[in-house]
Amino acid sequence: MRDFVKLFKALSEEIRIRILKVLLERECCVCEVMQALDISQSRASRNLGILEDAGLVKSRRDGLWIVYSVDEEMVNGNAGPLIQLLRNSLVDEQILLHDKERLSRAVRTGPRAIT
Amino acid sequence: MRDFVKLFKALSEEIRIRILKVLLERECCVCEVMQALDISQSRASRNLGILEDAGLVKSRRDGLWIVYSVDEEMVNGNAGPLIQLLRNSLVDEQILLHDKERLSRAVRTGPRAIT
DNA sequence: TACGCGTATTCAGATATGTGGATAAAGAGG
DNA sequence: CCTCTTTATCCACATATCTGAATACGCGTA
Repeated sequence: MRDFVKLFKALSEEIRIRILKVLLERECCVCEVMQALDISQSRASRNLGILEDAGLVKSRRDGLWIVYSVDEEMVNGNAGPLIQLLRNSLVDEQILLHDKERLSRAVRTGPRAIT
Repeated sequence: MRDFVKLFKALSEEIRIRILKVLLERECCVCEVMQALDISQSRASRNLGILEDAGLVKSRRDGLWIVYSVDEEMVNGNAGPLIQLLRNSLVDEQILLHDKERLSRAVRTGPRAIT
């Protein structure tokens, strides 16, 4: 029950749906999420953490970066139907297309280089 | 997008998951939800309204009562997978069993008769 | 070990959301 | 039309959540 609430709460903010949709395109480090959504480092990190805590996303270190990706192993759990739902939805949402476009130009360099 | 957020937000409170699970058992008027979950009239009505606004639930008048039920027609929409997920989950959750038990004794009489 | 880099967390303030109690609204039934 | 019942809404207050800016942290790397 607690997990359920946490799961739905994680998806109940637009910014996190945007992040998840970006991660469904490809795995990203925090600074790439910043660039794709054009948000602050603090905001990106915090909301990625919420998605991870809810079990929708996992992270691993890759050199200097921490890379986040949709936890496909969770497809068998409660998060499965939700991820499927998101994967098949909102294909023509303007903001998401914009995010995707910026994602294509995002580079794996830290926030210092960006700001 | 807005609808998505609204949908997830509707399910991001335990009280509303409990209400939805009760409605999956059978349709209820507000005062029956009050009895099943042992909550105030104000709280029951307000949260039922949130579920309805999110498109998970519909209502109709039946005599003195307003009867709420899971909107099965929504099964074809975004809410479909979510309703399915809830239907198949949390079967052994203690609170939900308790709710169900009280629901079985709930009667369609108003809040005046209860309090 | 010390430095540099990306990321996480803390902080204070703003906004949103939930609640019970009281009251308003809607409508059935006489 | 009047009354009574159920349900919706308003109110004030409490709590939760989000945010940017600053700072702490962890970890490669020299």
